[in-house]
Amino acid sequence: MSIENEIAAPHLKDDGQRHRAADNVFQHVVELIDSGVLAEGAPLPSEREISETCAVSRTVVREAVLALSNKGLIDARPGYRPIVRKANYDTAFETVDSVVSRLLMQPGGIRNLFDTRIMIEASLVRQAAAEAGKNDIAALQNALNANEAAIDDSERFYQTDIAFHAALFEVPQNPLMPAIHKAYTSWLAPQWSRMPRLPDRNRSNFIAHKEIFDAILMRDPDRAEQALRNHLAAAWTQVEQSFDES
Amino acid sequence: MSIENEIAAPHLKDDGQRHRAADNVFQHVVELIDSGVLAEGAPLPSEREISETCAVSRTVVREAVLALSNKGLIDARPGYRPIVRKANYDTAFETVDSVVSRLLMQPGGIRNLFDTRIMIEASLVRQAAAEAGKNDIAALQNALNANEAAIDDSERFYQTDIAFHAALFEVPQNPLMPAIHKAYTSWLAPQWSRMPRLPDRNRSNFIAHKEIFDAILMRDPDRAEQALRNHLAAAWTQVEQSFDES
DNA sequence: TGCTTCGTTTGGTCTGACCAAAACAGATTA
DNA sequence: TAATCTGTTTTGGTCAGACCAAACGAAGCA
Repeated sequence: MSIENEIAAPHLKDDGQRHRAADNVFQHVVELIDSGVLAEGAPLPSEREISETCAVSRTVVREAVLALSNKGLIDARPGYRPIVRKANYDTAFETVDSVVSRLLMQPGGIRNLFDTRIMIEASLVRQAAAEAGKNDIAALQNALNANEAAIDDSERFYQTDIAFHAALFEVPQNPLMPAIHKAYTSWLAPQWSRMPRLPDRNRSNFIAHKEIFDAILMRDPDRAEQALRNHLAAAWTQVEQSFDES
Repeated sequence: MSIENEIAAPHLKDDGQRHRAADNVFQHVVELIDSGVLAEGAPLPSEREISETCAVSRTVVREAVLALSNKGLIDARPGYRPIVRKANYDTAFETVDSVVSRLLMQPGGIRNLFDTRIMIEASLVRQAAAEAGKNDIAALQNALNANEAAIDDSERFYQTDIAFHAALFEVPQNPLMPAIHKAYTSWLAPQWSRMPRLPDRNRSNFIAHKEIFDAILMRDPDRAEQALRNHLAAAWTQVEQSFDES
């Protein structure tokens, strides 16, 4: 109870940067995670314990834990012990969720997001048309079949629709892409859900999917891109209509 | 001092969801911002004041403020009054910064991110080639000129290089795109900065820029995309080399 | 073995206090 | 009058100790 007190010594204003004590605790926990002392899924030490080992008050520990939670490094459901969370690409998008939803509120926000999606997915289908392997084709075929089988069940159609696009995002075998797709669907879902589900719309959407797939099969990037753009443009029109109605 | 106490009443376990008191304060401040009571750039009420109006302790207010800060809704430099921050697309990317940097550490992380950039920018130059307006062309031409003029000044070349790509991201007139570009450059900058700056590399990079620009000028999407891909692939090779050396 | 029970741990909140830095207002000076 | 210095007040950052309710865990019971 003599050595470790240096840490708590509050008299020195650290060189250039402002360091709140919470930042140190934050860093400390991060290092625990990086060094493997705290494995993925493991619960953090209790707040009281951390406050002891870091020689700070529990207030500070709470701040650090909250920051950890907000940054998606740990999973802190209220009432439960915080759990160390593996840093994957999905969590990155989840942490921006609240900001994004605010951005989508402002005029044109949804359109802007949707446009980037068109952009990415256009590039995606081009690439798929150029270099999709057998497995990719098979996955797309399966997704397409499931989509066709669900034409009369709007709820299932919605799911298989998403799954078809998801299959596209799998083609580059880049773990970022599925995360991006997930983010798009979750952010744009509120707009989709207000659309009426009509079987003939399902049919036309399925046809659009099929055109994309066929173009990929024929290794025709231009046609694939065009089909994709038509498809998404049509989807946007439907969303806009449901906006006008409300 | 009688009515508002209902809020503080801690006896009822709210229906389904867990609500920490901090969430209420969080929400309260968010509404203050949305309703315009707190304009952009305005300082928040003091913690003590908020704790009074919300009938909670300062502890809770601090937690809420910290959460606001972590989500990028306010700008809370330590020691200063928190400032309401306009929700723009840049802040969205900034809030993921710490998570992303951790993701980039893991094997292949940088490559995966870089690949998505190639994807987006490929789509970008295609679009530019297809529908860039006079202003876009002029902006690109200016950026290209500045780039050429800086060939012998590696530091300035680096800046104009970024500026050229930035001009590309401006073409769609989608406010998300410049933010995306900014995020890419800031995340990939650490890799770039370790590269040796050689004038002949500058020259070849400039030539690559010129090829992209010329293809756009000739409204040739395929050539533009190919030039862009070659350019970025070469850039990646350079990065890889500097990796091997270290 | 499976389930209930009851003390313990732990997160969430509150109170009240202290310090140093920032903001402010007033006096002083150029 | 404008700029500067100075002292007071406000405010954020931190601490200590306390209470509650829910989660946890182990002992006890069926």
